[in-house]
This record gives sequence, structure tokens and C-alpha cells, in this order.
Amino acid sequence: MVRLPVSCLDLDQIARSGQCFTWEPVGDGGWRIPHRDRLVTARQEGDSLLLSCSEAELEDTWRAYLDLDTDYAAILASIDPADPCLSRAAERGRGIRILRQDLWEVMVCFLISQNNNIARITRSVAALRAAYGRPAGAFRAFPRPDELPAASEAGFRAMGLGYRAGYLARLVKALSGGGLGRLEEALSAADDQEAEALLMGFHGIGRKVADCICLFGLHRTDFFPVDTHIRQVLSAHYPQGFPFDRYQGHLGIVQQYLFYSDL
DNA sequence: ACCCAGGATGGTG
DNA sequence: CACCATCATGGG
Repeated sequence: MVRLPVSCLDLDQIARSGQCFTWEPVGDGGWRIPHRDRLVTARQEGDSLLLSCSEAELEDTWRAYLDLDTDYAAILASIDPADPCLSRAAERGRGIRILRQDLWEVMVCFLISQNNNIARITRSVAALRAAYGRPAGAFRAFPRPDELPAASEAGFRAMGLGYRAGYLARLVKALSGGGLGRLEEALSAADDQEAEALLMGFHGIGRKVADCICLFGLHRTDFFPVDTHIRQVLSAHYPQGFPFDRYQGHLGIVQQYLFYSDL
């Protein structure tokens, strides 16, 4: 068990922010958080964050995953006080952080997310993990491409993916057998625009999903995914256009405040 | 029965 | 280029 002081971090807000679909409430306010082959239980007491792990595991896994070394207070302070919409959104979601999730898991989750609702996405991801997940201690880790049946579109459909089952089957086929590693290598050498284009090259991944993958799976915080929700916020509150220039460097974080606030 | 959900695709004008 | 029907499925 480790305890560390944190500010600008609220587990409940993160869990409900629509960026991850695998956290499970423990019941006493805590959360079971799986990440790759690790699992931790987290809870908050005042300004303290408590994690059910060793100091070493905090340093090699959870510090990065929870994005503890990014100065969110500075980002909050940079928000234009003359912008009531964003100021209110940031106040309501001041505990949100952009997690550093696993790329492949994010690709699958947001492939499934299109024209879908968060409750059903969460159920589908849980079904995938239950059916194909790799036993790793006390839980099932999210299955890697090689652990998913590329030919099982029908199987994916049976767990509620709907028409996206075909997209996933093709993505599994494309990224099995070392394909994912090659993609990660290409992405690491790509700038933002190139990374977005690479991801949009997969069937079923359009601009919005690609932008979510860049933001949540690659931690490229200048991506500002525009979904139906954000589109509505922009047209309602920013008829002259959103001040993208002002928030260069952390547009994705600003986007999350707006999205969360409007849920 | 109708509309929406963290949209994308393929076809048409 | 812009528009548009269609794609499963569950919940309001």
C-alpha cells in the first residue's frame, strides 16, 4: 500500500469521463484499475491517493498510467476566466487526468465506441475480456491481437458489438503477427498529422476515433476529438469558433473538461 | 414506434 | 466537394 498527496485528481471523475471502459467500482468508493498485466485498487482520502501496490510498482507503472507528473494545476490556471463555458467545465472536471492507457486496448475500445453509448461500450469491453482475456493473477488482462480470433466476427457480434464486429475482426487480422509492433514503431516516428493518417488507414477508424486513439492511446494532448457531444457544445457556446490557438499543447485536456461537463 | 449513442462507410448529386 | 442512407443494439 502506498499513499501519496495529489491535487487535481478525482478517481470518480476519471472513471466517468468516457476515456476508459475497464475500471470497476469496488463499493466503498475505491476502484479496481487494470492496466496491461497489472491490477491495482485505488481510493482517495482527502488529499491522499492510496494505491494497493508497492513503492516500486507505483514508480514503474501507476505514476505514468495516472499521469501524476503532469501539472494540471497550471493547465487549469491557463483557462480564460472570461470564457464562462470552459471555466465552468474545468471547475466541474478539475480532477480529470488523461490516462496513459495501452494503445491496443484504446484502439479496440474506441473502434467499438462509434455510434454507441458508454454503458454498452463498457459491457462489450467487459465481455471481450471475459471471453478472451488472459488470466493474470486475480483478473483477466485485455487480450492482445494474437489472443483474439481474427475470424470470429460472429463471436464479436454475440457480445454486443453489432456491425462493429466486422471492423474488429479486420483490425485483429491486420495487427496480429507483429502488426501491432510495426504500427507502434511507425507511430513513434510520426508527427501528429501523420499519426492520425496512419490510424485512419484502418477500416472502421475515421477521424474522430483516430483522434481519440491519439489522445488516449498515445497521450498526444493536442488532439481535440469532435463527437456529436462536442459538436453540440461548440455550436451552442462558440458560434465564432473555439480558441484553439490559446490552448495549444493541451487541447485534449480542455476537450475532456468540455466533454465531461456536458455528459 | 421513434430517437439517440464519444461515427464510419459507400454511394450519389 | 457535400450530402445521405445504412450499419446493430440497447436505453430513453
